Amino acid sequence: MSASQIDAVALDGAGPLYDQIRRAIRDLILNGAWPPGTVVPPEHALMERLGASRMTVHRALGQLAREGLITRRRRSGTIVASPPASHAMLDILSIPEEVRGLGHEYSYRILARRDGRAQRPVVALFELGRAVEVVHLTVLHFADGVPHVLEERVIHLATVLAAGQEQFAAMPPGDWLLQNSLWSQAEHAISAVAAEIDQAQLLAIGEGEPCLLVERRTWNQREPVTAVRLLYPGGRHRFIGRFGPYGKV
Amino acid sequence: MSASQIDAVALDGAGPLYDQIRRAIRDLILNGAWPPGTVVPPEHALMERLGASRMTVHRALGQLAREGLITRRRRSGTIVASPPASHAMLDILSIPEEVRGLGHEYSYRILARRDGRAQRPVVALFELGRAVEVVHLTVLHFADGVPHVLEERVIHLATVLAAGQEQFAAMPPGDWLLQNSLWSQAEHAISAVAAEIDQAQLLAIGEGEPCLLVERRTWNQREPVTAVRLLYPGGRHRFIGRFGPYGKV
DNA sequence: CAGTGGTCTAGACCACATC
DNA sequence: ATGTGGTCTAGACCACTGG
Repeated sequence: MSASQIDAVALDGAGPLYDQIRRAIRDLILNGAWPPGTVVPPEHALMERLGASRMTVHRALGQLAREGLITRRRRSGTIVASPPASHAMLDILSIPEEVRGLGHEYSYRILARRDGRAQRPVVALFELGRAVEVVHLTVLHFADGVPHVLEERVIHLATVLAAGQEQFAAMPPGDWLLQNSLWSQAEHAISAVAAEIDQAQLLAIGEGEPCLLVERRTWNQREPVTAVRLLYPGGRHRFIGRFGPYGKV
Repeated sequence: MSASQIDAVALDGAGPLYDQIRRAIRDLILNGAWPPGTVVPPEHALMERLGASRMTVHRALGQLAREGLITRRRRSGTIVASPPASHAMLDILSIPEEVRGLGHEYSYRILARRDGRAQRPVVALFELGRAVEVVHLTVLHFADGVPHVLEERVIHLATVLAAGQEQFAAMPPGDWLLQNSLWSQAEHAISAVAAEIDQAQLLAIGEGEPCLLVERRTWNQREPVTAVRLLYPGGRHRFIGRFGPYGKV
């Protein structure tokens, strides 16, 4: 906790005080100004800085903790949390974890890589804007040596500059992005499609067999980060989620 | 608000006071003791009844409001909310609404109904227990007269007694259940399958065409309520959800 | 106008984990 | 032992809205 860190907390005067505090700190985290592990000022320091009572500061921090942006422990204080690796319903964010969680050995192979301006089909597919600089990857993931899922990914270079130099030799691009980029929003779509001939060959299934197609696009503060299409051979895969009528359970 | 209603709020002495209050009221709602529309006692009444400060009562009620179980308005007070008709990701709870939302005219037809003890395949399929009394329905839903989704549903009679007398003439069973049963938990699974010959005929697609299979099972307080398999012709359907790394946005 | 919830304060006590 | 967060109280003022 440096002086500059607590000075960075600035209110905007809009809405309830506790919510101004919450948003101020949330923005510092999402902007990357307070990366994971950063020590958040203790409640009494924020009280002084902001002229708020402790209950009000506590309410703001408690909400951020419930949202998972920070973790709080007595005595040791509050730190910015690492974004959770997986989430709820469909967040197969890490394919290696998914495969190992199923009890299989994981491996992957980069089938193709093309850097440069996005081609027309990619632009349409991912709605990332016309002719922006991207890294375009095709990756095949294996479970016990058997094709598990076919990944086609576009990484927006302006947002994730380091991707241009990365070879993705140590880990597949999805995992690398988790460690080397920030995201604040994602959109998923799931559909069922028939495997096209080239996809079927790669996945070692028959042409036309049903596959689950998971498309995910992520942004950080309006800036596109990456878009990915994951093609899972049908039948072998299910996505499961549990809910209550009023929300997650 | 009758006296019996406020007397029904009982704490269990476990954990923080605000959480005891929250759980006490939540349970009354989920049990059906306080059905949707019930007037929840105002904060000052709960203060007196429970011997808690207003801030503590307010914290409990505020949390229930954020969870969507109650709605609160100044002056007019707090009432038990109606369970939301749709939810987050995959909750196509109402197929009529889904179809109309897409701009099509909705219709449906009950293809088959079989009441009585669950047959073996149904028992295995829905894991509802062996040889329990159920209503077993097959329903085809149409959008503009075109087959939209094929529904196979089992309703657990012990939990939803009225289903035995219901003809589902006014609305399909999913919508009827929303109005005539309570549920506290649901589980979804999504997968891609090839249409079998009889399914393909009903849906007016080719045999083997990819379909999105959505399976949902719901319970109320551990008791099974219903289980359903929805088969959507592939390609034509996508399920979309938006998230942030720390939760829904 | 009066009753309701929404917010905020000042202060207190406690639980917990590290020092 | 001390600093941190977790809870709770008593009281206050305000905003909204139905009678």
